[in-house]
Amino acid sequence: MAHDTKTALLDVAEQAARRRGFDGFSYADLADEVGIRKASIHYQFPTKSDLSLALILRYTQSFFADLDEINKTRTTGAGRLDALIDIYRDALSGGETVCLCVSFSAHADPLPEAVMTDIRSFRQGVISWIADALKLAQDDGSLELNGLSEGDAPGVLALLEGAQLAARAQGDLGPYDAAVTALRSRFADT
Amino acid sequence: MAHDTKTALLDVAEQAARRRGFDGFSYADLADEVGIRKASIHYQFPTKSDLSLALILRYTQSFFADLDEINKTRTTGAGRLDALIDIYRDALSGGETVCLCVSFSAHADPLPEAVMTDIRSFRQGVISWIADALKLAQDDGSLELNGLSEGDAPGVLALLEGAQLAARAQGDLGPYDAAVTALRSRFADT
DNA sequence: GTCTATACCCTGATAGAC
DNA sequence: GTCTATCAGGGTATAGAC
Repeated sequence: MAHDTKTALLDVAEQAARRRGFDGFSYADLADEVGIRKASIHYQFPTKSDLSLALILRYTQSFFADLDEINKTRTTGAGRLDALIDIYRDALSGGETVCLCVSFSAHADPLPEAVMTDIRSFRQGVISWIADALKLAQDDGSLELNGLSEGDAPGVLALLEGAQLAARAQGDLGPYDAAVTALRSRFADT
Repeated sequence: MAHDTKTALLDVAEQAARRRGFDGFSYADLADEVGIRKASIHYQFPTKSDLSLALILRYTQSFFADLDEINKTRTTGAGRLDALIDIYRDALSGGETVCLCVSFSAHADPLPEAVMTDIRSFRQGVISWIADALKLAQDDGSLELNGLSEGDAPGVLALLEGAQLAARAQGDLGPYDAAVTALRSRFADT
């Protein structure tokens, strides 16, 4: 079953990349975990460069599907931001991984240029989504006075990704919660 | 001249680690750049693990020396924070590197536990320094009303490190400046 | 301190049988 | 699609001459 193998490979590769970085795992590692021979991986992903592209593509689609889901279930700006904070928190796996965007951004050099192009548009999409949520929050009054405005969207994303780094260094969720607590305290209604 | 060789090795190793990650460069790379044979590097740093420890040690000393220098030359809380934002900005090398703490935090897994212990105390020290600056800013009125308080120190560090990730992904300083502009605009006096 | 030479393992990748 | 077998290259590290 080719499709299942491919999915399984993407699953373990994504976990490995988020834990140890993209050049922190090998085809041999994937082979061990998935239970096939490493030569067989080249059938699904001829080069590791192909694998990196498949990873960021799937990650982008999945992530923005999650954002769409938030927009359907949360109606206030603060509520949407609160859900986003939870997504970045869940991506930590208790402090053992960061999200794929953080992993790829930190060590961009070994990655194909096409991957970095995808990363940049991923980032722009997230910032736009945050900006929309901030604007909504301004209108619906779900942010405390002296609240944030649309222009703060890049800062919000930086806060979430930086909070991931702190938690990853510590190995637990404490530093993440400490870094985002000030932001969360501004939510009048979630 | 052993000392000069050692310093040169630390210099190029630090740059490489900040650009490509700690397992993104080899002794062969260092040998090429410094102009000695790779076997000679093992005289200075028997294992790569030793090298990682030397890197974080030197980085910590140098960084906190810089913070001390800021405390001598900048008298307001906002002025000190502004100088810190500049330090993290300079560490980007125009978007081609991140600071060593970000690099090591993002992919903590392959690093010796001793290095991660150092990283954690490094982080705690920076957060304490930021908390002091925030407290001073409260007292000297150099932060706009509805300003930040001591408890926001972890969030400030997360913002600066996350802003580095954004700039690194983009390859230029634009995203860094965009992420910190809201913080900087709160400074009444720098 | 730095060199040459080398050991040994792991890496991504390919060829060809089944 | 997955296998066995194999390759060339690069990784950390060591031994011993100078």
